[in-house]
Amino acid sequence: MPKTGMEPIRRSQLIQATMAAIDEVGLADATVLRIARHAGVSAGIISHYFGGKDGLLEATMRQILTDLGQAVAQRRLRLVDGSPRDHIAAIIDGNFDRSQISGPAAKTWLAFWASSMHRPQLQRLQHVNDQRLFSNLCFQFRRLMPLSEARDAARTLAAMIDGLWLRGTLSPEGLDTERARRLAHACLDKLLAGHDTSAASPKETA
Amino acid sequence: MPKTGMEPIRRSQLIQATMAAIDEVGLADATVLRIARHAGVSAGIISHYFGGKDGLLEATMRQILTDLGQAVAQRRLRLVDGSPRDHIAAIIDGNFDRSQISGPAAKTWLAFWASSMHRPQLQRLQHVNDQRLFSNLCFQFRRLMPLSEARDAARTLAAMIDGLWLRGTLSPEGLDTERARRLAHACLDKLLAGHDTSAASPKETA
DNA sequence: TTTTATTGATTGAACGTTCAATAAAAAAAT
DNA sequence: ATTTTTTTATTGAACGTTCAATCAATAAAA
Repeated sequence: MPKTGMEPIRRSQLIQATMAAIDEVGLADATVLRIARHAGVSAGIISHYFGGKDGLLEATMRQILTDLGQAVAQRRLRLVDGSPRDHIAAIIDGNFDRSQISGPAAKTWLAFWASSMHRPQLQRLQHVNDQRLFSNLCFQFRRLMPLSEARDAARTLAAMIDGLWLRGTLSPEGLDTERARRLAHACLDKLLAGHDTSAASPKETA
Repeated sequence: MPKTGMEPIRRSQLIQATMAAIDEVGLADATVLRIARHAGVSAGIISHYFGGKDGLLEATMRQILTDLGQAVAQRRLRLVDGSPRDHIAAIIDGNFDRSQISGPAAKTWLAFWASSMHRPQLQRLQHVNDQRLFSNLCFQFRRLMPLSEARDAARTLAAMIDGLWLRGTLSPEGLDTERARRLAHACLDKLLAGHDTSAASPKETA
């Protein structure tokens, strides 16, 4: 089988297999053997491409953060000169793309959140990502209100997004993406009330 | 050492030790040996009092849920005939008492959230608790607005509480309880705007 | 023939559980 | 009051299992 240039293929396969295994049995029972079987390869290959299980887990978290970043960036590219409201709306919608990547990604997020409290490497990744969300939100709010108010608005909306996402993920019924987006946008409307030049967005981005 | 009536003492010690161990090294590395050492007893005693490690973990989650329930109930007892706003404010403050129980409890919450996705027993406990928070909020909002609006308001505030709590816990700086409460109360004000009989609460419960 | 890719049996460490042994306290008997 | 017996509480070594990592062997491609 050994063809040249397998590395990027195997890396991608194993990262996907990791999320699938976490989705199935949780991080605690996601053994290298189970992950390898999901990818259709042997267990030893993980150490070969990632240096060990920890390397694979870190790469998986990186992938998830990258996916989220791209989901947001992609929606904001359409808005070359959009209003602050439009940009914030795009950030909201991008964040709920995590549910398209859905089941496996959701449980993997949650598992990494818990792990990051005790693994400095993961904590660093997680914190950089949080800061990026907050900074982006803050920058847009800042165009409409004083800094201290903008910061509180950003903190509020960031908490709203993560909270809706968390509760949806934990719920046995799963995340209702449409409802979550609707509530987040309603929260945004309330935060912008009185600061907005235009009225509430004429048509939802639904 | 064997005095009679050690059972409740040991159970409580071991539950506390479990949270301390999770705080130190995370759920994945919270072995029975480490937990037992924290409590100053031998490892075998865990199986004796809890039937095994799983039993201890379930008892620990039960304890955390009980503590939260009591923190909320305690604050609401003072309000024999309070306004909906007062009751909701008490629910908010009670939820942020989880930070008084502080570091160990915070990391334990997060660990159990992640675990509950794959352990039916924990998921059941977690879901009952979520439903209780939602129902309590919904009931109070219902006194001021139509049911469908009340439901959305409850969902919004519940997400806000959990989101603030989650982001605070994950943050390297830790949860800023005062700020979290302030933002949650501000969110409540916005949700009640137009539905409230009285104006925003005259003095903060700070 | 050399390089690249992969396997899977092996190894050593770590884990949760068990259980015979132990010892202190309580109860009973003297 | 003292001794003996029973009960309750606890220990820690031993056991079987499971895991991640290693590496010599292998086989396809270059």
